[in-house]
Amino acid sequence: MLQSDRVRASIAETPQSTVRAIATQQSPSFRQVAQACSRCVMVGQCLPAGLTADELQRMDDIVGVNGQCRRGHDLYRAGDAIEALYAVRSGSFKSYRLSETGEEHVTGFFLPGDLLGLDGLHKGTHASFAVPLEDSVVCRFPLEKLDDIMAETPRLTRKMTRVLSRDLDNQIERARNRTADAAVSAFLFDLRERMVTRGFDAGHLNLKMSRRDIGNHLRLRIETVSRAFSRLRDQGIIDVDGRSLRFLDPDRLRTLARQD
Amino acid sequence: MLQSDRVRASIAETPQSTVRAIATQQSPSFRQVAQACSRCVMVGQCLPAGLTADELQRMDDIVGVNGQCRRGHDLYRAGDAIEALYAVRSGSFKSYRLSETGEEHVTGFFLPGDLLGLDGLHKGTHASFAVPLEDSVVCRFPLEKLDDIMAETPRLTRKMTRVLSRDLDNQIERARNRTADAAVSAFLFDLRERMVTRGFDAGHLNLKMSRRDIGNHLRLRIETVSRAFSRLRDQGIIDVDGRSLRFLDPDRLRTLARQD
DNA sequence: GCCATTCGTTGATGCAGGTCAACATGCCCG
DNA sequence: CGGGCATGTTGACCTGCATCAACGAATGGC
Repeated sequence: MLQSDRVRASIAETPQSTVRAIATQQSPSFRQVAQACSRCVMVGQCLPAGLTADELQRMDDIVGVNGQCRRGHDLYRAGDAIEALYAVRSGSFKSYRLSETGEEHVTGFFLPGDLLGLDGLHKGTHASFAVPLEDSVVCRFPLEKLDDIMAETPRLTRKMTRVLSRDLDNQIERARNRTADAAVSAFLFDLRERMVTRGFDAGHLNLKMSRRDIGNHLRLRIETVSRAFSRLRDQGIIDVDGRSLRFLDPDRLRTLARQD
Repeated sequence: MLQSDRVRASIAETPQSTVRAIATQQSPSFRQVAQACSRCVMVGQCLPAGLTADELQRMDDIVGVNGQCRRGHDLYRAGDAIEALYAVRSGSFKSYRLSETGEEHVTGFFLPGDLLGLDGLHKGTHASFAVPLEDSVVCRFPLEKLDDIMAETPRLTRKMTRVLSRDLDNQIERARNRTADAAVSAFLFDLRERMVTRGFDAGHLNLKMSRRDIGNHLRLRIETVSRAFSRLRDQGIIDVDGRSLRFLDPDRLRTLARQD
């Protein structure tokens, strides 16, 4: 295949604006750390999951530069040109959008192994803001290099397709019509499942996001979220004290989460 | 690249169940029609958009068999093994899911050029049902063949990535918190934009879906949808009579659609 | 340490949209 | 042509969540 005689198109439409150098685009809170996929405990949950040793080596080469993000400092902002996707290596993030009137809408929470930035690929600019909920580390996948590898690695292409499909599926599933209690139960149950998948303790977790973020994400007011938590506690399904959470009866939580 | 010495994995995880032959999997309402991407008026809106003549020829080869679907007869059902993606060639579809208690949830409406089945790729089984709202024609892209072409056609891979990203972005955007009137306005405005993009008359359209489907999709009751339509009519923004719809003031419709 | 600010909980009240009801229209089919 | 059924509209009332309010506890800056 001849590539040299035509303009290269990347996964995302590259905007005509000047592409800023990687070194200058990061906020001061983004510090470089050298790490590799092959030595990451999250590799099984992440984009490179299922790659051969050879392919993993290629991934190591492109994620050579990673970043430390300080709590509350945007990793990227809606409207920024997308130059890379990010995977959470440690810590956690929320993504959000702003309406024309400046209202915030929390669009998701991201745990280690999750990919950030997928919703902006089709435009070439980020569709959301991403901000760490605690000091976190991300792996940076420059789009151009990802594109190169994918052109030669169908396995990686398929993995990317599946990650996107899964996100789409989850978003659709989340759009179901449910009561406040069901929405909060589903949120907690999902969070638990994701922690378990990643090998964290299933019984207990510390919520990194505020009631406000949870409510915003679920389209509920903070008071409604608080009351839902209290009702779940009163029923002996969870034990909650502020952001410290214990799952007492996951089965009943699941049942509540699934009713319309 | 050596492919022969290892088991081929497709875009979707292929389930262990027997793969049914293409000829037997279609309902009686699915009749074959010979058509080609290169001669399709929707090629600009569809998966092959932007391909070179050579690449388009390859697409022609794999979509050689297309299908006619009769109104109300499922094209595929949630849980079915995914063997292909479908593009709407003419007509329209809705997709829906069933809750554990059998409640229907309408997850989307699809116009010519739209791709059906993307939300099931990660599991290897369809996540939703797809049903034509009128007699329709679809193009069938067998996953295995798509996978083959994508392995050699980075351009198609990128297009697929962008289609998935756009769907994800749209789903997230739809999840905003809005009043009933704003949700209905956004629904109508989006429908209009999609029709215009496809070269249909911008002034008038016939809704193919029922008020029930619209309400279900927007998480509103049918009475609430009806009242929202009436209010938009009373304000002179649309002219609506049953399923016949005329856009009188798209700008105000857009304004209503964008408020929180 | 102290004060300001954010965060979380709970109670009282209000309202957007759900629910129930009545009726009109169109369509299918005998 | 007429009965049955699905669809759509509108009115009256109800309810789940929002809103407003008050307060205690945690957090951060100096």
